[in-house]
Amino acid sequence: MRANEEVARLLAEYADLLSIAGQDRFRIRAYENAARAIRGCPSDVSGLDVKALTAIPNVGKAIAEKVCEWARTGTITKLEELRAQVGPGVRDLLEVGGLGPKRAALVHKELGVSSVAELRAAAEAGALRRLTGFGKTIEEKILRTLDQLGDKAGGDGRVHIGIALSLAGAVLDELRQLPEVGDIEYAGSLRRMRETIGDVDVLVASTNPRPVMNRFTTMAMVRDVLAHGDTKSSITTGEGVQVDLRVVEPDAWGAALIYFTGSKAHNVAVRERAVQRGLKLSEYGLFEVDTGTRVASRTEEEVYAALELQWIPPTLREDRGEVEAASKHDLPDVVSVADIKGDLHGHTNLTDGVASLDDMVAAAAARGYRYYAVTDHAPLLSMQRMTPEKAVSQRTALRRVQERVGRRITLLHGSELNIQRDGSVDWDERFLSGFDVLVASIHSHFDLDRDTQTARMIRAMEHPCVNVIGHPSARRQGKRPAIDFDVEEVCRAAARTGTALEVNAQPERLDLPDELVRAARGYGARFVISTDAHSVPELDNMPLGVGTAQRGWATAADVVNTLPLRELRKFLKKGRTTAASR
DNA sequence: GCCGTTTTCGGCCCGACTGTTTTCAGTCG
Repeated sequence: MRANEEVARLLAEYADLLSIAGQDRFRIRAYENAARAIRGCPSDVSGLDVKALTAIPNVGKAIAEKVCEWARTGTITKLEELRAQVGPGVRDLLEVGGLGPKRAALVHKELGVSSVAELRAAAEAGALRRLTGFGKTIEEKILRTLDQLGDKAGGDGRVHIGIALSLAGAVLDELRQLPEVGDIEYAGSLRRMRETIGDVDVLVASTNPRPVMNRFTTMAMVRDVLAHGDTKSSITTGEGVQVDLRVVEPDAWGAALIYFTGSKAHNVAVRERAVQRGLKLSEYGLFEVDTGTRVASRTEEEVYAALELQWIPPTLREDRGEVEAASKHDLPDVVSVADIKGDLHGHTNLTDGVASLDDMVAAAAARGYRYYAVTDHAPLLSMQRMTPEKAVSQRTALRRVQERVGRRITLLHGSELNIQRDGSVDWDERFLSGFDVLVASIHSHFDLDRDTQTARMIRAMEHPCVNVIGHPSARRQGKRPAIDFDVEEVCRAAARTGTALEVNAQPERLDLPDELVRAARGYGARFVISTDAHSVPELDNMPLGVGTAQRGWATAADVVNTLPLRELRKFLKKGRTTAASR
């Protein structure tokens, strides 16, 4: 649903620009709400008229007309005007933690700052602290944030994997229509499921590349054509993402796919192994050095096998020991999407989701899950206005839905609790014992020192009812760095207390990050892979979480939501005083 | 800008925290 994503992004941008322009905050919120509603809308908004669009909650006449204008012309006049008024690059400043619309506008107005790079220069020159409302502390905090985020917030063109994945899907869909296209796959860091993607690489097998290249360079999404050749072409899209297309002969498919999937370091390691055997590996195949004879190239399996290696899943190809493991047939049997039996973290419109309980359950059931947990926010995240009465009433509603859907899927009632500064969570133990599953997450106090943060997380895990620590590092890519905590201590406590660590599949989060999954696994921790879905389409993010877990070498045995229901229930019971309710 | 109706205007999620200020604005979730 690329149109929905695109429209949602434009509306969110509109909201940001309104906020920088100092407009009415309720109007701003209306655009934010509409953006979320459209992102979560199950039908393609580019085909809807004003009447159908206004049927979407939080979309009224004014926004519906903007969406129609976009579908008709590809632009929104009002948005263009606002962009011109606010100034280029100012919106990027919002990505820097500690800078909101007011300070961004002030920095632009007083210092002429229009980019993250200029912001850094201004901060380093000590110019920020002289502005009203700023001070030495804020200036230092901004500098620290910029350092920690590295180039990611600097607009270096890397996008998070969710955006790249949907873009790659659109390219594949379009090229697949051509009769000249045989095998087709995206490769590069996207296939390896890295959390951010520099450019999208697409590989096609074809004996007749020219029509493929012609279609590729004339797709509707193309902004610029950077190169247009017989085997290789590059474009940039309207969003500024570069897409490279490479066409190879069908016979070279496997070798080419290894080559274009990378990583570079992995390829070097594999090629060295070839050299040791008197072989040479390139994108065209594996050849004997002496005779030039091609010994393997058709499939990845064939090429790896000719080098006496197990086939290596793309998510492991980072030169982190996978080649050696593959040579000993000792690769982990990494968890796959098919292993996942249910999703244990998701929201409804009772708090900040956009879909109803009925819709979320139906969508989860349609994905073939054996169990599904509804975990709306708890009261201490006060914006969500949760109450015990609402939670209990949702539980009743859930039981009713359960009766209707029958036994094909088991519904679990849960909540996402808030870990307070001292490690305590919402509600008392007696009330918490009534839930089937509890996720506890950090939503505040990100700047505590390591010891305090570690102690806080451990106390949460020691709670007899807390089953999962949600998005444990609390990072948001390009926005906020991970909190500081002692990974070993936290992971050992997780193992000791029977608390799982979440691998949150939201593309902005992917948290735990892959390297922490790998570390945690070493300390005996177990995981839950969850979408944290706030809408029906977000349930489809599960593969991103699975990919992240794979990058951390996690197997199905490491992941709690691969368990059959009966065993899952044993895990979830933890220290509850009453049996988990049915 | 959206919504709901005790409709056609008035309310819209709210509290904590931080650093600035000297009573509060800005940011965050």
